[in-house]
Amino acid sequence: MNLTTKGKYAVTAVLDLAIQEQADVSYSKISEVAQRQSIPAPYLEQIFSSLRKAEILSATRGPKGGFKLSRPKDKIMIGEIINAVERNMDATQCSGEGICNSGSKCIAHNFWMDFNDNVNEFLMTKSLDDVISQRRGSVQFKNEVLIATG
Amino acid sequence: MNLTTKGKYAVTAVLDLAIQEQADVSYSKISEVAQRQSIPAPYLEQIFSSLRKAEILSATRGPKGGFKLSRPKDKIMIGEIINAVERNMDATQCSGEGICNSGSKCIAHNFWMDFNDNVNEFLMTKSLDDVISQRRGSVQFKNEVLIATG
DNA sequence: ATATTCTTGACTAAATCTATCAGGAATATA
DNA sequence: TATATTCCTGATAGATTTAGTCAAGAATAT
Repeated sequence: MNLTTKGKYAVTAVLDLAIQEQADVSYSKISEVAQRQSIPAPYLEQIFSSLRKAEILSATRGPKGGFKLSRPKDKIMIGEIINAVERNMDATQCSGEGICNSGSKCIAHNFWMDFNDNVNEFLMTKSLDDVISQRRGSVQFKNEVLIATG
Repeated sequence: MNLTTKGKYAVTAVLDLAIQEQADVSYSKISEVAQRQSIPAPYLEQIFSSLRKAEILSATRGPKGGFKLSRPKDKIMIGEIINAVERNMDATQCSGEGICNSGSKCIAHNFWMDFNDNVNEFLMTKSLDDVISQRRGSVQFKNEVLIATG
């Protein structure tokens, strides 16, 4: 599993756009977002390019141009953002193919599948809106944990 | 966050030892485990060395020597194994220090802390015994998914 | 003694990450 | 139309990390 600077920058930058939207700013320039969030601008260019292709952001060129969210902020999930820019969020050795030990499933295969489910569940149920409104998953998930282990 | 081949090999190899223990084999040689689980033996040497230092495994040298679990298999958690061999399982950019944007918390900081909590909770509540007995998190977590998305 | 097995540390090739850079295309405005 | 602005694309490159090898040594059973 991979969660690198690229994916983290992506989440931060899209959250920035969501906050701008809340303040009635429609388009933000790469350079502005980069400066506000301490992200190298040319790197953010690459990242926004992927996010636009994934239809998470939309862009217009020229003066007054820039990027904005392509959907309402409660309809964009953190997991989508990460999937758009990260290479591999799968925890199995075999990319889920079940060939991790001489063509068959290794003894940890099902465990990693469960782990994948857990991570994806977490990331795919947290919207931009949830994160910036502090209505995060923590409470909900901590209760679940208590029930499961207690 | 980092979850590499090394950590996955570690989990697989320790599960192998747990299964051997169930079959009343006390010590297993590195070469045996390596062959059964398709892990490069010299690499596994490194990995077992870390696991012994973390007091997850114990070892004896010489003929009939090898490695075994240092505790009952329901007292060894998958998360311990991973922490013993992986460099960094923290998802924040700042290793939790809260200095991810010009010395302060970035807007995604708390989210990544929640993510850490979720992952650690998952990994620290699954024992070797849970995994090999198929009493895994799957059912529990898959139900949660249905409720959350359905 | 001897064979066996772990122990330690150094080393390396390949892959990946983290950017940078340059030139081009589209757009707003005067 | 001219110009400045901003995104768009692809190439490139240094640093870091990963994944794995290797060799020499120490402990132990027989």
